[in-house]
This record gives sequence, structure tokens and C-alpha cells, in this order.
Amino acid sequence: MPELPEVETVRSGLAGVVTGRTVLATRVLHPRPVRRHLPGPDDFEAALVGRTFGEPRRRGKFLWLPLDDGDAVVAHLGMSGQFRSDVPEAPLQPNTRVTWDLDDGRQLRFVDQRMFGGVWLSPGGAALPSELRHIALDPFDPGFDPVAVARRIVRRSAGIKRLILDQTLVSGIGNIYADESLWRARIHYDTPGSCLTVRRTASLLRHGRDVMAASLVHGGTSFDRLYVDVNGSSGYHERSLDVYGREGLPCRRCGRAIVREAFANRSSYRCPFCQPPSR
DNA sequence: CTGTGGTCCTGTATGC
DNA sequence: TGCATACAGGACCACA
Repeated sequence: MPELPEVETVRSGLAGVVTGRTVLATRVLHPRPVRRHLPGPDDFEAALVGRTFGEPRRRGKFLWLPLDDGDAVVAHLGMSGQFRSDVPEAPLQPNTRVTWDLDDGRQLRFVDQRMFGGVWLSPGGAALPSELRHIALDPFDPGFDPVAVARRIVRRSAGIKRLILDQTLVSGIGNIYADESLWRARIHYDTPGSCLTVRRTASLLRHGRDVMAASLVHGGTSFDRLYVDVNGSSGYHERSLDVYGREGLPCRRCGRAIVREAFANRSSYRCPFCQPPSR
């Protein structure tokens, strides 16, 4: 579930935990979350000892923790990843996959039930890990240009939802905020990009930025800064979402029942009146 | 290059 | 009650 607002909440929480801290020891408890560390789990455990973290950074849904020698630890939360800070003596949370003992006596833990997420070392990745070069700027990036992205989108024939979920066009948007953005912009998810104007598409992207910014405010106030609820559809989302997960409930604009439809092995929610099929 | 659909994971919910 | 199946979905990859 974690999309840009949740990942940014984790990033800012991590900043207070790891910045300036030196690693004393790393433990890999399950090999899968370090699968993208090609030298293997043993190498990952040994590689970080004695190295110091800088301030965590983010692009889209990817995080990276710069190291003082120019390398970086890259992290992705996948569906269910969490970072937790605790004392080493505290019992491990279920599904704890990797731990780092830090030089202030705290222990950083990567917890991930479904293991779609992971962590790995990126040589020379402090400024921007090479593995993230194909990831586009996200709508919070000062360099993000909605019109430029819109121009690329309207040249494509795929459905608009698939396009805004394409992290090489715009990053940070996942299934929930895609539906929320499309609802705000009154666009059907399967409208071909080529059937949209640059103006309308740029507006959609600005809606995406706005809805994620509004969610980020909730994430920063009602949650522990290091805690992201695994049950993404519960908690504050129920109050703040307009369309996602609201099958059968009245559209907040027109009152018609929200419908849920299968889309690329997942669900899409839309208002049948505000977001009719194109053509 | 572009579009499409499959795959990886496990806990929870639902159905027979 | 118990077992099987569906579902959640971000990133990546194979294939046409």
C-alpha cells in the first residue's frame, strides 16, 4: 500500500533515527528482502559495519540512505514494508527481515510481511542510486513539470491509469492515489492517453500532487512517524479518500454509487456518472 | 519502443 | 469445521 505520502512519512521519521549514526552490526534474517543485493546476504551484513548514514532521501516510492563514503542503502517498502526503531533487547516484531545496530544504542529494523520490498547497497549511490535512474521525478520534486509529463502521456495509446502508474513517466502514484486523482479530474481510468489533451492531463497530474499532499498532512499528524499501517485501507484513509474502497457508497459529488471494476489484476474505483467511459 | 499480462509473497476474508 | 480459493498490489520481466 505505501505510496508517496506514506513513504515520505517514513523518510522523515527515518531522518531522526539514522542521520549521523554509524552501523555497528547488520543482521539479515530472511534472504528475500536483500535479493537485489547481488553479492548476497552475507556480504550485505559485512558491508555496512563502521559506515555512517547521511539524511535519507526519496524519489517516488524509493528511499535511499546515503553513506559517508558516497555509497547508499536503497530501500523499497513494497506492499507491506516498515522501518521501526527500537532497543535491541525488545522482542522482534513478526516478519522482521533485517536489523541494524546503531552507535547510539538503538536498533533499526526492516519489517515486511509480504516481502515485495527490500534493501540493498548501491555503490556510488549517495546522490542518486543508479538503480533509480529510470524512475521519473515525482510530483513533489521541485523539477517536476506537469506539462512536460502530460506531453509524453498524450502520445501514448494505453489507458490513462496504467500510464500514471508507470513509474518511468511519473513516480510515486499507486493504485489508491491513481483512483483519487482520476476522480478529482473526472476521467475514466481506461481513457487512452491519446484521447486526452495536454491541459487536461497536466490538470490530472496536479490533482495527483494535491491529493498526495493532503494525505501527507494526515500521515504526519495522526501516525507515529516511523509507523505505517499495513492495513492501508483502514485508519485515516477511510475519512480522507473520496473514491478508493468506496464501492456502493455515494459519490461525494453527485451521490451515485461508486463502482469497483477489475483492472490489470487489481481494482479500480470510479463514479459511473462523473467518470463515464470515453467515446 | 510500446502494450499486455504474468509473477512474486503471505495474511486475511470469503465460499462451499 | 475445514479446506480451498480470492484478494491485496509495486516493480519487474517476458513476449508479441
